[in-house]
Amino acid sequence: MRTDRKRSDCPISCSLDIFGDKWSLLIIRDMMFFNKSTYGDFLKSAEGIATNILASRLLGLEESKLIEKLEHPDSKAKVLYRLTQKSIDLLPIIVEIHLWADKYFEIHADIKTMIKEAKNGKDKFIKTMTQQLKRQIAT
Amino acid sequence: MRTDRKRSDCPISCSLDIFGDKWSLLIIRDMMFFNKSTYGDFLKSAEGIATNILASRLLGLEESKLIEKLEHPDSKAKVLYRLTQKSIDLLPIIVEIHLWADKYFEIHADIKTMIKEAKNGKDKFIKTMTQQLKRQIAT
DNA sequence: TATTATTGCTTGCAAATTGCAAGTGCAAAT
DNA sequence: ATTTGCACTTGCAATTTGCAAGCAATAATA
Repeated sequence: MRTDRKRSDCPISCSLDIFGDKWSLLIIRDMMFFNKSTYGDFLKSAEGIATNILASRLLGLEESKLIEKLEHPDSKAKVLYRLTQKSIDLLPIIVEIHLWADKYFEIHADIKTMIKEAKNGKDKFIKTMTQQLKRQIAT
Repeated sequence: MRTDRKRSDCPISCSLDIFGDKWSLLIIRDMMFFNKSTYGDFLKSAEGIATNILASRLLGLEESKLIEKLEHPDSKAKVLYRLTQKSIDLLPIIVEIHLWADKYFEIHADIKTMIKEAKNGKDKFIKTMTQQLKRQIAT
């Protein structure tokens, strides 16, 4: 992935420099909502990311401090990827994307349940989920 | 721009299929916050989009119904690009991106003012700005 | 202990996308 | 009648993506 200089000082532009692509937020989604944490986990996702692209995205996310690479407790052959406070703070954005998508796409029933919960108590939902995710990274 | 089929049914994935790139949201930003509405306007933005990329993004946004192409009241040589309800509904996402960026980047003073306003009354800010944008597209 | 999986990548290569520069066609101004 | 402005299009090189195969380091199995 290109580790280019930023294109402007605009907050949107700076943000897109970090996660403005088709894959990065899907990896964050997998970690946030589906408890995925290994290279193999991410490869298995429905969208079918290519292995080299996954590697480059994981590197980019690590450089941007959105994820951390740790040794896996189960095995030395595995690598554990973990969210950071910086990526947990993306949750409000990701929730809003869900709400927008809910308005303009057909959403599968089980995800719709979560979206409804987020819609009927957005702040509560974000707060609760944030705390849960923070617990996971409490060293 | 590739008008591919969607990669999965995931709401995040579907959304990224539409605006998951480095440029699309910048065009929406220009229209929302800086009242830009013509091809030439977008070309002038700080990030320096290439003319062919701009053309392909405008086409993509139009196909996704995030913008509409209208005749410009001032001249037949000009084209007027306008937001739609669908893109106005992206405002909450864009606001949250601003808030995230505010936490992790240095933000220029004048934009910081707007961000503060959004932070101290998020719902109000979004509601007011949404109504203002809707007025612009009231036929 | 030797062999076979599993895991997390890397490498090679073709195809697609991006970025840059130049050009084109129509409308408007001079 | 000529020049300028506007919205693109085109050509081409460079970069990025996607697919398939390969590989080194554990870990599991015989």
